[in-house]
Amino acid sequence: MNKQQLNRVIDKARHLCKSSGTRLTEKRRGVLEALLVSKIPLSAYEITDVVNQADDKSILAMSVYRILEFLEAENLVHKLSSTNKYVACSHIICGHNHEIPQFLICGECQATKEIACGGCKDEQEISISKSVIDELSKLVSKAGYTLTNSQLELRVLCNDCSTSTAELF
Amino acid sequence: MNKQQLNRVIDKARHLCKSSGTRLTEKRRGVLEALLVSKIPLSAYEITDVVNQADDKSILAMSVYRILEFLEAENLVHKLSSTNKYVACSHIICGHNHEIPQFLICGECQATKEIACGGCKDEQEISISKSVIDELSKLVSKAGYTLTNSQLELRVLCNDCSTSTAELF
DNA sequence: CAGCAAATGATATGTTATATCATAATAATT
DNA sequence: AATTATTATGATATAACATATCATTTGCTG
Repeated sequence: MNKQQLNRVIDKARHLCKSSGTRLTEKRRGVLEALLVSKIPLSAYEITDVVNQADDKSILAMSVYRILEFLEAENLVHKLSSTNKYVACSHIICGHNHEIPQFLICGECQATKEIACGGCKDEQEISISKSVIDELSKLVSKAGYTLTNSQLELRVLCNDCSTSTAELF
Repeated sequence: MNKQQLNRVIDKARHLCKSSGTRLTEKRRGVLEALLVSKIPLSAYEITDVVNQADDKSILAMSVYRILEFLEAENLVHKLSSTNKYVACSHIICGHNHEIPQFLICGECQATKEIACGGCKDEQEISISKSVIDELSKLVSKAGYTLTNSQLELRVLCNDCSTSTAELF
């Protein structure tokens, strides 16, 4: 993500906060930016380090946790519960809703692709996402349960890692 | 699970260990038993407490971690990465394979139902499990990735909790 | 029973996360 | 603009989850 794209996303995030009666403070912007820039999910303490190096200012891990909580509530950040790491939402600009975010996490390089439901212009993403949820919902119902809020975190091999693995043969 | 069933499962576990050239020691049995008896997933430290109370002997949390690692390797226990808790495998007796275990975790009471792939006599379980994996695999492929080892942990409302919630209306 | 391998004890430390009270920054009200 | 209230962050402590390492004990094997 280049500087210009970054600024567009940050601006959008700022507006979303305003709309919900909150503020994207400098510290919050710093945490969000660290995640937007990172190619892989980061732990709260990793974010702390990144922000402290980047800004030449200091932030406490405690504050990072609070800020992550805030950003999650604003749907600007998601937590990956399988790894205890955090990612910036990939759909801040396109205005996805965030009912059931889904993640494809590369087991090799940790690169993580988010697929969210609804609202996005990327038709393929929508169709994948919707059918996954529909299918799972159906199957869970058949087992006699009600699917509530299932964020999916699927362990995959990404294209890059799949290619480099193949090269070994 | 009653005492008799418990003993059958423990015996089976002991044999499985023997088959793989390992031993189900007393400490290991204690940890497995704690999980088999518990209605909900337990953390390593919770297991430590349970074992220490039940056996009137002492076990260290460190040992519990080591034992959990062992029991996982033997497919007698699974870790829920979304909650950092552990459950006994539900399919020790029936000899399921354990390629992609899947869990339905009640968000209310934490009761957790395991659905594993293949080998089980419960036809409904098989069909749910297989179709879930097939569907997910297909969809992930369509997105250009390769599904590797995706243990699914789905947040659901179980029958009991669903009923008691309904009673509020 | 001697020697080896496997299991567990004991201790230290690393990592992830929450609780709480103090202070600073911002917004709202007069 | 000054006062007050609200929100955000600082600072510190502590809890919860997890791994590393070396010592000791237990059980197997010749």
